[in-house]
Amino acid sequence: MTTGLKLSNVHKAMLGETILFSGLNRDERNALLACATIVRYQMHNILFHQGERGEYFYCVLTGFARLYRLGGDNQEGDIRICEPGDSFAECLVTDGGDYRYGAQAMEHSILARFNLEQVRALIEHRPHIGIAIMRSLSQHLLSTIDCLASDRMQTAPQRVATYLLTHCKQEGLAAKMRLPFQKSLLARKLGLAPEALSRAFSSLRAAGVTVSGRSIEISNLNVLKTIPAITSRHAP
Amino acid sequence: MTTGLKLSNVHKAMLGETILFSGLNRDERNALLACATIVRYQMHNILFHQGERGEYFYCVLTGFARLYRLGGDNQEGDIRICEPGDSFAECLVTDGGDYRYGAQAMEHSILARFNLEQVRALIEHRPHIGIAIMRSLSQHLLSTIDCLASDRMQTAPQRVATYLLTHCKQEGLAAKMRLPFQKSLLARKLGLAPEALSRAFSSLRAAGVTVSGRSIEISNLNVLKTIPAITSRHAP
DNA sequence: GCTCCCACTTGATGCAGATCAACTTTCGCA
DNA sequence: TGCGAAAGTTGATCTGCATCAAGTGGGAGC
Repeated sequence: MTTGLKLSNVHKAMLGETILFSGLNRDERNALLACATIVRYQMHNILFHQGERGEYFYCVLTGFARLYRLGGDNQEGDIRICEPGDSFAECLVTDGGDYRYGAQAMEHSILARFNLEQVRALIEHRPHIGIAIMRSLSQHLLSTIDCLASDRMQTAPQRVATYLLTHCKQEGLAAKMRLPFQKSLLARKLGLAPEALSRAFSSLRAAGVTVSGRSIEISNLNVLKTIPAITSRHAP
Repeated sequence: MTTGLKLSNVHKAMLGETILFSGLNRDERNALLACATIVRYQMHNILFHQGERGEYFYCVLTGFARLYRLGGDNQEGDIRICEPGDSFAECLVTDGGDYRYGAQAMEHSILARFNLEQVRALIEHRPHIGIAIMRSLSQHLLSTIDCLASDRMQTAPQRVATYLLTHCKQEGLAAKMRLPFQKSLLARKLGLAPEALSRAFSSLRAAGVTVSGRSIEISNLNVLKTIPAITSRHAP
């Protein structure tokens, strides 16, 4: 890990595009940027451990960060895969406390790291910065709810179909996309074993989904939209 | 449903105990209370539907509210069971939009209902009220993460054991508790079918858990704490 | 172009929990 | 107190996914 570098203008520009900085004026942005430094991690480096004292929250600029919970048996359960633009651990801004999950870089990654204490002081008199963080928290809550709901209601092929539908580039009736990361990471994101993801992809072949490495082609989006019905329990 | 009543002093006192109102001074509390009215619902009444335009967020005073997502097949997946003191749908404060889940009263329930627009206007110049909502959002995010992690890592008996350990009243090595609601609602909360909850309870009998209606007795808390290990995949 | 390694795939098996069905208990209410 | 409906339990079966194990393929490096 490379620690505590100053933000370049490129980094500032990248942060400007994130949800966290949306709705802030120039002055507010600068105030929030002043709480941040840049850190870099190699593949598989740990950013922080679950239970550690929380000192920073993070925003991914490049690469990916995996958030995970520890269970008994030394098992780990993935909570979320953070992509460029995503922030995490802002939930500690209000009350501090320990990190409630671990975070690990899943590629060579560059992140902005915000000092919790400083941000906490900032929002005392800067309502818009607080609102920006609320917006970010709200979205994480909603996407975690999405995740929970799909875990509880959808089968593996349904979850994969949903992922494809929400991430592919449409081209008429067809579509294509390139996975931004390894399939094993997608499997973690969807709460599946890698084998289950592989089987889900092969079951989607019948729905016109062609997979080759990270490249995926979908012959007919409408067919893919029916997967939830086809695979569902009470199919005709 | 009974709609739009003024808050009595009792209601105000109850709200004062909630996380939402923690850390607010008298003036801020009154400002937030001014956005609220009291509503009552009968068992099984719908508070709002998923997809409906969001107009209010809620705080449970008495009774229980069930939040759920719609899936294909007319199935519903439970997201969260809200108890007295819990608030929900505050995630719409920042940006508005539609309710992302449905809400239903699971008993005769009394709730405070906050006008989103009014609260949105309030936090523009009242950082502490914004921070109070952030605190509430942070806690919901963390508890939803708990839920997701336990869905992904724990078996039914493990989840029940965890619920008991976090809700019982300790009495030396033993403990007891009374379920605040029907078992079928607990099953929903834990993401289980009612039958699975029933079987989980009977498997916990071996660990000294005695269930009689809503009354539960635990003969030895330390034994219950080992359930996660006993039931785990790689048991000896 | 060849090879090694790692990601991925495929097959076989086992288990947790959903579902369906039948039965028992509890509780609301007259 | 007793009735009826709802809630909960128990058993049998089925399904989806994890796990283990053995292959296959493709990209980085020589």
